[in-house]
Amino acid sequence: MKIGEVAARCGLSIDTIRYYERAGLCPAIARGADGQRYFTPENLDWLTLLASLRDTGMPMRERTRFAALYRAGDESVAERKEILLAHGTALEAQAARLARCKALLAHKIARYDSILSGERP
Amino acid sequence: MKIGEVAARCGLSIDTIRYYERAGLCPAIARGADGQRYFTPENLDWLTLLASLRDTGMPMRERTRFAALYRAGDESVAERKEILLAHGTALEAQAARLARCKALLAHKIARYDSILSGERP
DNA sequence: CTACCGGGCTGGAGCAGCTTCAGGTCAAGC
DNA sequence: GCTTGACCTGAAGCTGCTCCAGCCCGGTAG
Repeated sequence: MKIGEVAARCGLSIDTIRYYERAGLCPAIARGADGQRYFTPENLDWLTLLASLRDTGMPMRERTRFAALYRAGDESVAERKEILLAHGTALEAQAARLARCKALLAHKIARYDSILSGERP
Repeated sequence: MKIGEVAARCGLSIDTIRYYERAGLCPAIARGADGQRYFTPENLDWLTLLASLRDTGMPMRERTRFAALYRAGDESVAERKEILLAHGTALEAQAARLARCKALLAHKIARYDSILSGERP
C-alpha cells in the first residue's frame, strides 16, 4: 500500500504520516526500489490506532512513549495495556466534558431563543 | 473578580485569558486604578463558555467569529445560535469518535490479554 | 518604617504538532 | 515523448498557547 491510500484509510494526512515516521512514532516503513514507502497492513493498523488516539486527545508525549513500547515488541505488551486502559479513563473524562458542553449549549440556546421571541425583560 | 479567581473558575489559564483579551476573543476587560483587570460575572460567564467550546474542539477561527458576534450585541443572537447549534452537531461527531476509539481500545486490550495469557498462535 | 510576599502587569521569546512549500524523481497513459 | 499525478526531501511557516524576565502594588510582620 502506498502513502496516499494509507492516509485515506487511517485518517492522518500524508504529511502527518511522514512526520510521524521521522519523529519515530511509527516503525520505519519499508521502501521500494523507487524510494517510495510501501506500507504493510500492520503499518496501516498501527497508524489507524495512532490516529484514533490523537483524535481523542492523547498527547504527543504519551503517543511517543506508546510507540517506543510498540517497537520494543511483545515484551512491552503489559505496559502498553496500561496505557490504553489509562486512555480509556481519559475518554470517560472527555465524554463528561462533552456532556457538560452540551448542557451549556442547550442553556445558552434557550436564552437566545427567549431573546429572539420578544425582547426579554 | 481578579484574573486569578476567574482562571480558577472558568478553566482557562491566566495567560490564556490575557491572550484571549489581546486576540479579541473577549470584550476589553475593565481595569482598576491599579491597572489590574476586574472581571464582571458576565465576563466570567463568557470565558467559561469559551473554555467549554475550546475544550470540545471548536477551532480558533470559529471562536473568533463567535466572539465578534458577541461584541456586536443582541443583533447577532440569531447567528450565534446557529453557531452553537452547529457546534452541537460537532459534539455528536466527537462523541462518535470517542465511541469508536473506545471500541478500538477494547479490541486492542483483548488482543494484548490473549498475548499475556499464554503466547497466542 | 522598612522588608518582604503574593498576585498582578507587559512585551517578547519559546514550543508542540502539524502544514505548506519549493524543487525534484519516477511510472504510466495518451 | 510528453504530460499528469503521486511520491520524495529539507526547510520554513503557522497556530494557540505557555513561559519568562523584569517591574509595580497592597498588605502584613517585625
